[in-house]
Amino acid sequence: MAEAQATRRKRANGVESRQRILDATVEIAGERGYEGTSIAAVSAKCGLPASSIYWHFKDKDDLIAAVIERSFETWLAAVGLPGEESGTPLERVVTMAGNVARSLVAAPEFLRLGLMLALERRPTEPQGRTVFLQVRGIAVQKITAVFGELLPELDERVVHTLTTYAVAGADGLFVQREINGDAVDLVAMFELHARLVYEAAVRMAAEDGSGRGAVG
Amino acid sequence: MAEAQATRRKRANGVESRQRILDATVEIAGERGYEGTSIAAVSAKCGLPASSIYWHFKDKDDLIAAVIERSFETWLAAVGLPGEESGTPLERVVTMAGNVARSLVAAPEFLRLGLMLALERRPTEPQGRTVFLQVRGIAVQKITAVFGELLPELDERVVHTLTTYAVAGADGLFVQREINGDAVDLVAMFELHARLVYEAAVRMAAEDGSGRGAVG
DNA sequence: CTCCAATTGTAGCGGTCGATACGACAATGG
DNA sequence: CCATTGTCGTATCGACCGCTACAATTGGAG
Repeated sequence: MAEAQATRRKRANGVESRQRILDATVEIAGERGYEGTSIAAVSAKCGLPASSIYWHFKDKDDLIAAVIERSFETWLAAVGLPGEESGTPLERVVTMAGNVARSLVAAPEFLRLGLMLALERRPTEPQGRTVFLQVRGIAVQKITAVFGELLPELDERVVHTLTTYAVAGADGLFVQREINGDAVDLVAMFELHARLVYEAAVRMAAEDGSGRGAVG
Repeated sequence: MAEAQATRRKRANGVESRQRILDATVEIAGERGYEGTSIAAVSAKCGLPASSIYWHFKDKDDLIAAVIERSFETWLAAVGLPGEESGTPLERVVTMAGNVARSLVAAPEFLRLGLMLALERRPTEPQGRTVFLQVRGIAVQKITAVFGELLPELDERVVHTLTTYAVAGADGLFVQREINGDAVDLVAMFELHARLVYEAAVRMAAEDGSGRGAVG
């Protein structure tokens, strides 16, 4: 067991090849989008022939979907476990937002490629788009859970609105950074966003039951 | 003037053909992105041969750029002139946000295609991406001007932060609607966004000079 | 009617696309 | 040592890509 994996040196090391292919694909797909990702370009970048790519993946669609899946896991690892943040609820929310921002700076491929796929509207939807929307849905549910936990008196509909707004802010700020580069301090903007959303949620919770759900 | 335009009935009406080509292109490009927009597909959709497309436009890049430009003008027309909204500054800001939201629902092609191009990072940047970022810069400057006009005591750096945040919210909410469809009430979300940003701006203006720029 | 310019139609160029067939070869189990 | 299995290299396939050449057709100007 000590040398079970090390014996495969030169060839037939499919695991590493699979990673090399995914590495090359995530780079090219993040640059050029779905259609712009050609098998030949991936092959040139990872140094493996096209036949190897088609041995590891069923077709191009499957390759892109696998890229989305792996980049999501990479991003999840970068976010880290929520941990037991200390302090006031506001401080904890701000800390969580900062962590998400840092993870998006460290591993932006997932959201960049995912948003590119999400904005497309093909007649036959690529599998990668479906995968992205699924894992994105998981993240949305987690945010919803945070709202329900921190402010249990909030109406379900209000929680949905707040979640939509929180996710939209994250997406939009990420896009801003992709466009303007390092000029955008993503961590600071995420923390600001968290503060504004949290304060709005607190006000909505206080107003709840008085007949109106609007803020202001 | 009764038959000035009607004389050109069957052929050689290049103006309408150009519009037909642009109509077909904006539809396909909004579905499939830059690389996915093939001349053959545009030709099939608009009913004109490829040679006509290349008579009206230099190449594919020029065609996409022209689409961006025209869809921007269409969107600007949908937004309408700012007009002299009445009421409090908050009410005016909320009204403006609602108008922008309605225009994005009526003419989403501009922002959808623009964001798709903006997220791409090709070695050689498409002309359409440059055009989008330019006209987007115009819109950003207008928002900056609104902040400076409504709250002149705000620091320039704070205005920049608020503008970034406001635009990010708009982008993100638009993306949410593109993903979730009519389940997202874009007008309501934009109005909520406007309220939160405006209130944050007012608080920042009040805190300005007291040493800290943070909110909360 | 003749001529010109604008526009469309037909045909095809070289190149790249996604995908496959098939053999070479390394490692493993027997 | 041999057969099997997993993986890579070579060589292609037909389809489609962006793009162009060039003739045909049209409407308007003279």
